[in-house]
Amino acid sequence: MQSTFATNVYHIASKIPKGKVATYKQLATLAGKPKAARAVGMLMKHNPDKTIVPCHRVVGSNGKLTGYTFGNGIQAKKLLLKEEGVDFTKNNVNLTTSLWKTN
DNA sequence: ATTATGACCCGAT
DNA sequence: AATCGGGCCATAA
Repeated sequence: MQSTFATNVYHIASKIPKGKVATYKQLATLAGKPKAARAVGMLMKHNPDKTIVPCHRVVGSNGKLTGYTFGNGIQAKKLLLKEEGVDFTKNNVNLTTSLWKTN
């Protein structure tokens, strides 16, 4: 069992729809800690299960791909998102069109 | 229990 | 536009 924050973050991350991406800042904010973007990234790295936590759908607030410890790292992440229909701009995600909007 | 680190973000230069 | 530094959080060792 994990802390409430971690549980919240994982739960939220698991809700990210296919073809969309969320920023660490966004997850942190939704989890209740707008300043914990960093911690969110760490949680993603130590994510309990990739099947329920699509950490590849989480990018930097500027749409920049960061981290990813599986496969070829950033490369694999980029390809995955692209396959899911996320609009890409070079090595960055087009947040204007593919940012996950909660509501 | 304490220290150090990291898949971050923002403002300033 | 690019680079530098500082700040905040939770987790791992």
